[in-house]
Amino acid sequence: MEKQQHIASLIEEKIRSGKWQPHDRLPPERQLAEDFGVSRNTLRTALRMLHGRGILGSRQGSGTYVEPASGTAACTTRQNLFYRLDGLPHLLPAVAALCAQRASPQALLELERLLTPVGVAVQAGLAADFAAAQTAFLRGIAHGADNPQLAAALESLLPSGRYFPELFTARTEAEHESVFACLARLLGAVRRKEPEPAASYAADYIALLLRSRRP
Amino acid sequence: MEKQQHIASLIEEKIRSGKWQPHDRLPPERQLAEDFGVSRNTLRTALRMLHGRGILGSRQGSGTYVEPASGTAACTTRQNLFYRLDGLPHLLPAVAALCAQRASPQALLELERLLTPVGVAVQAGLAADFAAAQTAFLRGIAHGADNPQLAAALESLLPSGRYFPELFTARTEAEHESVFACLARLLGAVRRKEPEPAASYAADYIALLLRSRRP
DNA sequence: TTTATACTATTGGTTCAACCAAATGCAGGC
DNA sequence: GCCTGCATTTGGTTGAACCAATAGTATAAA
Repeated sequence: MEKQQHIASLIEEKIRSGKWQPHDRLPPERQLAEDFGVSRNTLRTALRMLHGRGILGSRQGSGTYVEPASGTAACTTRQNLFYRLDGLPHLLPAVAALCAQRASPQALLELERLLTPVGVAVQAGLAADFAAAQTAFLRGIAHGADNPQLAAALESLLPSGRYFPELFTARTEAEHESVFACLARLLGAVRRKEPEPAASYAADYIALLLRSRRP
Repeated sequence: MEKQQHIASLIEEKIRSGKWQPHDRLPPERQLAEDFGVSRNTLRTALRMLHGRGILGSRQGSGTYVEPASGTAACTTRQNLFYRLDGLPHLLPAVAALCAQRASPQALLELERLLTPVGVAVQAGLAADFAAAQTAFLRGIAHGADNPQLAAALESLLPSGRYFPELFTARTEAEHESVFACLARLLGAVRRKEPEPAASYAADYIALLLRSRRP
């Protein structure tokens, strides 16, 4: 079941697609409930979820409105987003720098643990494992940055599930090696709490991926 | 009335104070409703608001839990403020640089149009307008960068709707002036297609905000 | 005609009582 | 000791009814 979650994403989609725009007033709750074929109570729980995210606002006696700041951009969820090559080069260094500033000791340990499989996959020559290990490591970086908003944004750019693992597989053995080395340097900068080098290594890493990526 | 909002903030406070910690299971809805002296339905709408913000999660038949990633730090408005503050210094310059590279003629015109209200608000001394005009201009920058993911990431760091407009209001008249001047320089760099100066001015701008922000 | 007031319909907010569905825990049987 | 099956717990959903704030309209006064 879980209708409330489903209804919330349906409404979110209407806003993201521009059908309902900022400042627009939504149809009355009673009618929305009927349109979606759900009870008014359930419809309301869905509205409250979007309310909690600042996407919707309500005024008793007036109506429910799309918040001014909550247009297409604000309603992005990871399942709705497509992978974009030019997002990572800017976002990852920012996240890496933040991670270097704020990573907790536990997060650092976790990162150490996550880097190992990358090296193992390089040695074994397993492309799929290599890609999976990299994305896991990047998620660890995001976790270390301890910022839910940035983590969500980065997550939306990473290959999710079966989508685009090939973006993280290089062409040659040597390139695999240098990708691993670059991530290792990144981790070193994070461990030494050096934001700028961390951002720089992150940028190098992305540049490497883009250069060696299969066409 | 508006009980739901009140209950949500009460629960939020319990998490912020550490009474309920990440991975903890909250008391059953029926009992919580009684404790707060409110109907179960209203209690549920409050839970959904926090659910929408990623602070709580529910499993049917099991219970309602404080999300691991959204512990003490993530759930409080004050801490969200910090998240925004330390996310922007990294992200905005990156977006500005991209905007300088890629802004279309139309986007440039739009930016000109968006900068004017900032200056007007400074002259008029209207803090609320000043904050709104700045965030609108920043959204324009994100739009000019022509990258939905980065726009979404930046959007998540901006004051959305009723949240945190005070972030963008400085303390003194002179600071208002210099904030405006900085944005004007940023727009100039964007217009001249100079990514590095644009990033630099963006960084200056954020630094200004952080220095002059009300405590 | 214009303005002010009162009323009514609309719309979100709250409550209640009942039932459904998934997960949990315990008792009994192997 | 382990597994099965049932009863309990707990979140999910429904429908109806009523409260409270707003908005629009009709009416009355200037």
